[in-house]
Amino acid sequence: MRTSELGKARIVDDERGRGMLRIGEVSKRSGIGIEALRFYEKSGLLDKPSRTYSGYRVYGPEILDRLAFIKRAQALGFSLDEIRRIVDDARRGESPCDEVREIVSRRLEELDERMRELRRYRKELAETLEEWNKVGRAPGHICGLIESSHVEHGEKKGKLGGQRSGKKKRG
Amino acid sequence: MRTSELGKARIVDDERGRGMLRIGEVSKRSGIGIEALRFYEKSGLLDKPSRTYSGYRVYGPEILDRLAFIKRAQALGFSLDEIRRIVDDARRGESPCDEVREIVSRRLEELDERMRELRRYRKELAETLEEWNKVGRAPGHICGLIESSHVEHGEKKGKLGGQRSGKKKRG
DNA sequence: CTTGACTCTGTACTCGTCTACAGAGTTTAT
DNA sequence: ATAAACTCTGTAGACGAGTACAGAGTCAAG
Repeated sequence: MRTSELGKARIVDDERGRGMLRIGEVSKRSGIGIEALRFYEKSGLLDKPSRTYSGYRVYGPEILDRLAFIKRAQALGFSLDEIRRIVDDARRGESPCDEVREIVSRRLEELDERMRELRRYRKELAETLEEWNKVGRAPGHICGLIESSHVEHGEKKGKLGGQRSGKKKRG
Repeated sequence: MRTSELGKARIVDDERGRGMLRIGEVSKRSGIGIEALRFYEKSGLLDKPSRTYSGYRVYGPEILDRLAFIKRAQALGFSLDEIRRIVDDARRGESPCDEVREIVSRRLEELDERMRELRRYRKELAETLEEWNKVGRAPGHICGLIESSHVEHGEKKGKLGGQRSGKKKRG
């Protein structure tokens, strides 16, 4: 694999060296769309990859681990922003683990709080539904089902019903 | 309260009749921002209110119930779109309760699924954290904490960590 | 009559995570 | 040599639930 350093971007002559991949292949193997890969790069989640002379991105096989890392972290509830901070630390040679640990701890607390809310919320819903089955509809209202519920509705800081925004992954 | 019908919008001369409110007052009492009120109106959640001769919106006191209804429904996890459908039904004289009941049932199922996911997720996080405390960091990786976790990360259809997008309510 | 608070419309922007497209250049297979 | 498939950059759009602002008009108090 002959390479030549040129300022910042490594330019790779032979991309069939050892498992070198172009973006489409990376996309197929990782299950992450090409556009998303470029988006990750732009937002600093991925290092700028080497390029062929003609400008094509060329990735080493380790990109797949990195992407798996990202997906895993996402699945664990990290935002891309948090993941970026972690990756930045790693790039600077600092162990990001302290930061990760902090984030995870915070996430755990949030999670517990969220689950408490969800449980309350579920109880409300179920009770309301049941109650409605007994009572029937109250006239003069939009719907007794909702009006008769006793859910707290002043704060809304936790917004329970979110993320139903219907975003299907490709595939 | 003298009113005169003029096409569609009722024009109200005397807005100090019985508890008639202008938008700022409604905003203050309901805790919903003025812009949001206009946004609700535009999206069909609120009836077009009467206007003064000079074009100011004038609401009767029942608006507060309607807004409480909306907030309650939101707190129950209904999207504005769903709420609009419900309110539409009510406006057409149909009982929206069947629809509401359907939505609530569906929401309950989703909720159970989500809570299952959250529980799995919490378990992962907690175990991972603990494991990391024992093991220390693995060299050559970004962070063993995440890399050693076994969370499913192929599907992502449920996206567990969502809605932390930091949108504080005014107040 | 002026000042300040309120309201109007309409448009643009926010947040996060992408997706889609246009128009051009490159590589690969036939 | 040519066509298909791939890649590039850059910009725009999607989603949900609003917020922010500009520029104009209106209302109440001093």
